Amino acid sequence: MPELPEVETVVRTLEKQIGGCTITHVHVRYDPIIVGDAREFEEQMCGQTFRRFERRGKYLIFRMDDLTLVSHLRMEGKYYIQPPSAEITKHMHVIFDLNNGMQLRYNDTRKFGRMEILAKDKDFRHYKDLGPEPFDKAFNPSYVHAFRKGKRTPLKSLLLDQSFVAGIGNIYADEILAACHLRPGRSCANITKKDEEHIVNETQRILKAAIKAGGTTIRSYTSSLGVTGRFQTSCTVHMQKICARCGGEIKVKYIGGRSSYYCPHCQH
DNA sequence: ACACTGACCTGCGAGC
DNA sequence: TGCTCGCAGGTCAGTG
Repeated sequence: MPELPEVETVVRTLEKQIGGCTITHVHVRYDPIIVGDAREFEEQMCGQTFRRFERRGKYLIFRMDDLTLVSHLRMEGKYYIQPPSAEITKHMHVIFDLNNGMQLRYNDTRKFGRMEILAKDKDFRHYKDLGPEPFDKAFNPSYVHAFRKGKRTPLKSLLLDQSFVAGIGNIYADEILAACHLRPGRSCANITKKDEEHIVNETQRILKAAIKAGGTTIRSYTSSLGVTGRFQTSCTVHMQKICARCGGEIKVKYIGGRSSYYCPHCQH
């Protein structure tokens, strides 16, 4: 499932592949993907050119001539660039015809993803109560301290809270906490100043490494597959059985409505 | 204000 | 073999 590093990779790949392309026709095949009226969406997107590509948290942002298109891939959303002759499968919900003869196709098995048209100059700094970007200087140890003040929520839930920091999902939350030697179920009320520093540093280090790896993986894809949000990461705890550090058994616990993987020996 | 739960979806694997 | 059931996950509305 795409988290910040995957979304970043998708944005950069699409920028290279369809930057400057103009949409000549749009067909929405499953209306609920579109926030607002799907027919109006088709009409408004027609004739628009992909000008700039941005990301905010897990949201993809396409700056067009007269509007901004925001897209969230949720769990399984993927963009493909294919010729019109390629088979349209049952999970391809939005088809954009491009002026270079190709089609941009939005594929989403679970139909969870969403697309929305917003104003051309929409400011995303305060979009949907999203917290700071992990690489922004606003995400620092004293911010972590101020945010967690008065809260007793588990650290896992804190990292998944998009208003705390934008872009972290279930996989990276587990990986960040493993790197910090902190258990996912531990209350955010009783961590130290050192822990706050670790959370910031490890979040940035792990996401940076993942973006680098994501880029590498995407480049190895054949062009016919287009762009996907999928990428193989070398997880130390998530979905693992044995801890890479101590060789002990990895435990799975349901925390904050998510399955959370951790090493009871290395994380306290 | 905070914390937790269920709904949205479909595919897949486990268990019977 | 074929069925049912639970799980996976990001976000948001709803509830306590």
